[in-house]
Amino acid sequence: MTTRDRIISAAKEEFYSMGYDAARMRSISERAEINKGLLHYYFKTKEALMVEVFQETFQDFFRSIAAATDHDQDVFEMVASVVELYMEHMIKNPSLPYFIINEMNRDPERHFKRMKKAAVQPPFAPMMQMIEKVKSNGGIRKDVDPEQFMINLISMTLFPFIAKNMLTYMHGMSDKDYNEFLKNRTQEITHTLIASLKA
Amino acid sequence: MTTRDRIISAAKEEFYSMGYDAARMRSISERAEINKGLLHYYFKTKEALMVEVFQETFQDFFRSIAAATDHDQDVFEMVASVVELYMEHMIKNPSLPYFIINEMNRDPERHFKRMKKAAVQPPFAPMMQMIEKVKSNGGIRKDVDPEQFMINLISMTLFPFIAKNMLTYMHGMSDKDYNEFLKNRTQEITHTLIASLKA
DNA sequence: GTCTATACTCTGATAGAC
DNA sequence: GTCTATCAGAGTATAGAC
Repeated sequence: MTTRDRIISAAKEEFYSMGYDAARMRSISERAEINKGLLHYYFKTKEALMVEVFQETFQDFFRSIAAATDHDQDVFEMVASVVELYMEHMIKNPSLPYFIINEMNRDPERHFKRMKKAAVQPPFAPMMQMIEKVKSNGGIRKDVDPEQFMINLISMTLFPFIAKNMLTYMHGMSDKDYNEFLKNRTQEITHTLIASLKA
Repeated sequence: MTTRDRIISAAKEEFYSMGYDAARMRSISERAEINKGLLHYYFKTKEALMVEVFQETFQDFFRSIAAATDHDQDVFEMVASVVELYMEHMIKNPSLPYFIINEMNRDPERHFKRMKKAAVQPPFAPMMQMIEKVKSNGGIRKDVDPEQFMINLISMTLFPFIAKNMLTYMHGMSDKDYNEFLKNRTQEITHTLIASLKA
């Protein structure tokens, strides 16, 4: 593992858990077990380091999600596999949604430009195209809006991770309760989405 | 309007739009049209000011939402009025969900304690009790989980406001598109939730 | 209560030796 | 490439006059 790799890895830990503003270059250098001087040698500014971390994170996310729609399946199976893969990825990386949304809110312009340049595209198109196709076939409700549907999907999937603290407080959940809740979540979301397609 | 009121009001603007870490005491004092010294005379620390702002915000939110469940209606009507009131409140205060979640993530312990002390309770109970009741009456699916249902509701309602920047990028929306999307959102969420209760 | 001036601390970034 | 030492700026908080 090169020094640069160790820095990126340390920066991910720090940025994911603290957010950009609360993250400290000092803390990142300690995590990477180097000194601040060397950190600035590799990345001239904190912002430059974040840009790198953000881009890597986002690309990994999109890549790992893409597999959900790359094989033959009907619309209901596709919904199930997209939700399942999203949930799996989030359970493995629970701080991801909050991190991404935070960054997008902090500096939308910068990240938009970078992502466009790298042609980073969200893997939503296959799901939405499938909805359109089946709609015209009469397989689902005639007035389904693919965009609203897609946003329902990601809302229900990501929100419990973004708002973990709020949810556990409001519903008086223990950590065990929360994990149990997550375990049932895939099934719940899939069911809700499919019901909304049918009637 | 007293000086204290002007400070609170200015602090809300600043904290809502910037978040705690990026908010500046200097900027708050300018918004309130006083100087920094006086600001610290009223609120000894930035943290103390935030505690006050957070508590007021949360209580206003809960109070304004409570009206959705305080009159006679069947379960489907109740779902519709809860979603409608939530959406109205969010459209009026679009930065609210992001602000609350940010704070909850920044310092859960502190806010939990404060809210418990003030007996701030989320207005979820009536909705969830209604679900339980109708479930035993056979009016809806037997295996609906009220907690999952409630979280579906707030996920779909709050997420578009938390993730506005992400959504507009991913779906290539203009501001006009986004507003159009929001206008249809109440109907969409209500439909989805009711479909999930029935089948 | 309100203001001006200032102390103190933290942090990102740089300079320069090895 | 890696380290030590240091700067410059920003930001919260305080002291003290009015």
